[in-house]
Amino acid sequence: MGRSPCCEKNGVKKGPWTPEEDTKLIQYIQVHGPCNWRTLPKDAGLQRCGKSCRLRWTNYLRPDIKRGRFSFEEEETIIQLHSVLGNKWSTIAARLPGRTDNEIKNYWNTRIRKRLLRNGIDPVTHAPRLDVLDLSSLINLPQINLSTLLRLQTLLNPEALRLAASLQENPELLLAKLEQHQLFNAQLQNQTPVFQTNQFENNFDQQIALCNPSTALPAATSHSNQSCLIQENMGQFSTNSENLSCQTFQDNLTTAFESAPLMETLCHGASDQMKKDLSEKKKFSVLEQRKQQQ
DNA sequence: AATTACGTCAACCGCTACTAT
DNA sequence: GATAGTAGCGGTTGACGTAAT
Repeated sequence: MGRSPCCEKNGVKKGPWTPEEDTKLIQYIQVHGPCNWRTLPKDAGLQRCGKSCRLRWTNYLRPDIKRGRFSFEEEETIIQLHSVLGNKWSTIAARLPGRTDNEIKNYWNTRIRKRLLRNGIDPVTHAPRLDVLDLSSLINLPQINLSTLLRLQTLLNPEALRLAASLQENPELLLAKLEQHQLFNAQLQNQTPVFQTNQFENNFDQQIALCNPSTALPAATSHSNQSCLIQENMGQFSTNSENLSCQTFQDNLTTAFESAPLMETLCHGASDQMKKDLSEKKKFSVLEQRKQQQ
């Protein structure tokens, strides 16, 4: 059934809105409220169709619209809700005060979706994309045995990969954490901290155990809401958790960081850029340290 | 400086769901 | 129940700005 579009009439303007048109629409709605979009354009003196007016109001002119970049928490909420609701943008928008469905949809399509794809995560199912996993290279590794392979099932956890993705998104944080870890170990052993590129690539089986999401990662991801604080404070963890001490959380997150090379192996799409970033950062860091020592 | 490629986002289009008659 | 009108949703487009070459 349906009916012909309301914009077929001649004389109806399309395209970007002018400030004058915005003013007319705002003034009309302030007096009469956003009702009867069909008659509104005529009553407000606008050469637009009602649909266009409604869209302009709901997506741009509404006074309660929040402008500017999406916060880390908002992004987390969008990803979580999308994993449950799919492309129900209006439902997702209802959970994010001040954000419109159009804005969230655009943000998803231009940023989040691409990032997930880049990190080997299917943006529809939120699961790892098997087509980008180079499983044959894993099977050929001498360190892989049956028990290791069985444990991969739990390793290929969307949450774990999502955490890896978010870590990759912030290489500065990753580097800072690695440096902190190095420094701490060096202080303990009273030796100069120097990065060893393959430090974390040894003892593969042990890393698998460390990386098991049923142990370390849930603890780390359960603190995802605090990640913005982590970003801001570079390792200064804020915690009011009743279950985990600050130190435990740091340990868990360190585990997650140290597991990154393993994630690299598993997330084919993510690995190259991550390796490059880390390699550059490490080189820079070592040079800086040497400068300071001199 | 000019051109091309890419990213962003406001706005449009087509469709469906809901409501009134 | 059938039909028509309306609001709203999600996919897509195209203009614009910026970065890369």
